[in-house]
Amino acid sequence: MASYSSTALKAELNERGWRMTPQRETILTTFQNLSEGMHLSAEELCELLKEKGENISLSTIYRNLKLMARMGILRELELAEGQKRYEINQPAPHHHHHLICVRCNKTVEFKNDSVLKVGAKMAEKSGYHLLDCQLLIHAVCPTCQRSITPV
Amino acid sequence: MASYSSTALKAELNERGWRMTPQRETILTTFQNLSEGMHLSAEELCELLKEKGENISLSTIYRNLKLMARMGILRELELAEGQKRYEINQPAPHHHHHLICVRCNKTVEFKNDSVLKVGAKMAEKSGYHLLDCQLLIHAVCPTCQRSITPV
DNA sequence: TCATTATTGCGAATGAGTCTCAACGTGATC
DNA sequence: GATCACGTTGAGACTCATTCGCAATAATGA
Repeated sequence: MASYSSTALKAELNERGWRMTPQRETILTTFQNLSEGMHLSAEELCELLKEKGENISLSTIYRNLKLMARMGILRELELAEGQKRYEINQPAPHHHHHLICVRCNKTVEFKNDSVLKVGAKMAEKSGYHLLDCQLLIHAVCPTCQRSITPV
Repeated sequence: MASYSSTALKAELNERGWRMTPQRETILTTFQNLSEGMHLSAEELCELLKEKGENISLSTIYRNLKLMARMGILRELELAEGQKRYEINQPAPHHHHHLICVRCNKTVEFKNDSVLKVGAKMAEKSGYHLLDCQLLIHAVCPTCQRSITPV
């Protein structure tokens, strides 16, 4: 857990002329304490925090999810149509990919270091600074293959 | 080109109780005639067809892009924030992945068969019917790394 | 402690994508 | 090849995730 401390976040923010805020710390630690493979949409995060008595406005949540994804702290996932979900971006042993049923959105997570290596090599080769690398597999799950309901 | 004929599309549609329409044929052949690595959003496709004198309503375009993606004929890509783009889904020698700058959206395409194999194997192992397999790399391009503009 | 200015929260605005429904056209049947 | 059932289209209204604008607030560096 906690592969990225709030102290490190503060340092990185300040380095770029930005500021650490209680809201940012709350968001970071919330994602760090999520169980592995768990991800949240902006709305869900807002609800979760409300339940814990820590209200953060939806605008602020949207702004910071985007910011932290662009810093490489969070991964932005599109597992279901119509809304983005976020999870903490973890290094090699915990890093994983997603296999998604396009009909029912059932998702299987899997790990594969060779894919991660391909991604890292490709980014380096092109002079890009790597933030996230995800193999996204769209498919039809066994249940949906059997169902009559088409597409 | 034309890895998927409109006759084959008609057959597959009819098999499921659906119908071939001139609009569907137009959309399919438009994507087939696009140069490699070119992709279109719904709006762009609508404009392109309008220029060619073939008007298809935006609703119909949205409906069919989604349908054809779920049939595995098109790939759905999210290369820039806020809108989906589509390209023809081609097999092994033409199949490719994307490296994207999260700041300026500059995109590099690359091929890697081993990644495709990992995807196919994972889908099979879980009993899923594979539709598309894309390695999505989010990164910061050399130009944006140098620019002052943050995140 | 103070000044600067990034950040927050609220509500309004945006816009990609979906829905509704009447008119139309495809494909199966005879 | 005429008919019928029903899937599809087009137009516009609508949805809702996300962004924007702005005044109030609060981190940071001096």
